Amino acid sequence: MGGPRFEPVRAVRAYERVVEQVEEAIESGSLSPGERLPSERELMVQFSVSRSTVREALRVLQARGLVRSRPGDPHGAEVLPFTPAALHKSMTTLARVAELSLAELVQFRMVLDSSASLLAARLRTDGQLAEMDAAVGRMRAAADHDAFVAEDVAFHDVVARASGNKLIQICTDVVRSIVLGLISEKLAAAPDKRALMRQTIEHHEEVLAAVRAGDGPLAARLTREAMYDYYADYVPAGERPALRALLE
Amino acid sequence: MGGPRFEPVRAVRAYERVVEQVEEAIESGSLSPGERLPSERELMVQFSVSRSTVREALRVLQARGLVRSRPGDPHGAEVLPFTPAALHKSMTTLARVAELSLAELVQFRMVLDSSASLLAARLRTDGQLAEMDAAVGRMRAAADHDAFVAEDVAFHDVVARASGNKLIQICTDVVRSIVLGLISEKLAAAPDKRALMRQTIEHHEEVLAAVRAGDGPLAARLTREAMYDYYADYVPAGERPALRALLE
DNA sequence: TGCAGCCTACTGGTCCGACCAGTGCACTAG
DNA sequence: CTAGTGCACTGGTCGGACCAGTAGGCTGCA
Repeated sequence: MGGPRFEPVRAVRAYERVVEQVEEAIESGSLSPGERLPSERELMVQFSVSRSTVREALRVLQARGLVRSRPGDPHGAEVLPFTPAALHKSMTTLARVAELSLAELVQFRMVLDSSASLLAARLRTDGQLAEMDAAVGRMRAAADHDAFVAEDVAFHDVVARASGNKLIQICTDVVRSIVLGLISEKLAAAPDKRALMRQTIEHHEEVLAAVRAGDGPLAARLTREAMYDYYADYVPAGERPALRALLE
Repeated sequence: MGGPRFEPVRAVRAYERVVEQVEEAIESGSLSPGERLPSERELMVQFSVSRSTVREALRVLQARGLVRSRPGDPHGAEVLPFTPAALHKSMTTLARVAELSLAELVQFRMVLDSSASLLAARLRTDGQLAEMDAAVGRMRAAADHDAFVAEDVAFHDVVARASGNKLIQICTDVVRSIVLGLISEKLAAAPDKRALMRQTIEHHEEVLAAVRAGDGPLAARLTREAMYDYYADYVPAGERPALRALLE
């Protein structure tokens, strides 16, 4: 405990310093979404580096979802409004490289979505309640299965929004799309879609009623159960107990 | 429904195709962690592109946490074992750009960590239980506050691991470090650290007892309460009700 | 005067060739 | 057999060049 703790002097590469500066400008708000970066040739003057270096920095910024460049655009790279695209990308990579199982993903959804329902039951506005109602209505009227799924997603999205927690909203969105991507082909081949759709609507109506009544714990429990019923068939039998552990 | 749906022909850039191929090789497992990519000069031959293009592709892959290159390394870029570093980076960016509040982050932790406790109570092994016990023991023996926090983290990490869900484990880890980063300076200036530490140890012992007894719901509730007690002071008073909404 | 169409200046994407500091390995000298 | 040295090669950076594409100003026609 004690002496001067020296930081290791990491050899910081030129393009990294460019990335840091631009990133800082964006995150601090001095560069807002929609605004433009100077052109690459202008940037290489401002940073006193070569164009290769500028371009490598821009590639990194682009990979992080902060910036987009179009060929021929005379205004330079565009600062993007925040999107969870980068988060989505790294979580998708995660799912493949870390070998996340469908069970783990579904379990994660059960946790997040049920918490969203819990919070939504307490914090939702009347407008959001109407939106949920409308989504369920559109689910009932959906012409085909794709439209049905789209409205299903819309419902969950309103609930997540009503939770008042942007992180929950973003993560449910990201994980949901990964899960749907994993089982979309199996889902398309499901034997009796009408029955599944009818049951799903019923579940959503129950959740909606609980949210309307302000009963958070009930809404959370119903959400977990609905999700289990919907996805359990696609999860290997050996991993289902882990899911049921969330059902009490 | 309807006629042939043509995909828009996006002008795919050369470096993107390089990224895709390498990414595919890594995610499919034909390129394992620890293995090396060919040198940049070799890659430009294999892909029939210039070195600039190869380098831009490598920058993207590096930003995604899939590879790392060191100057002078005669073996080429190294394929990295999975780390949540990329996820961490994009979530940190998220926290700044999407203006996530401390309240939202803490709320997210309350949700995830309490679910981890819930699952751990049912799924933990005896070895993991012993690890938790050891961590609490080391918390009690911690010489200074830094060591204390480190053991606190270790405890939560074992619990997350015991949940059996890698995604929960990774996300708790990422969000925890973001939260700690946000309040570390305030925490260091806390008036009475000994009292806080004593209370924290007490909370952890209660959670541990519930996990040991296999009482998931209790462990989950205690985890939420402990986290609220620990962080509420740093959250603006106006946002605390949203946190208390999780306490029933 | 108003608008359609062309022109130009500039953009990003890609390529090439060059230099440098650093690394690991093989070879050499002791 | 080991310690030390050189070399071949690496990634990082630079500069210059060409191309296809875009936007906006300009021209010329109606």
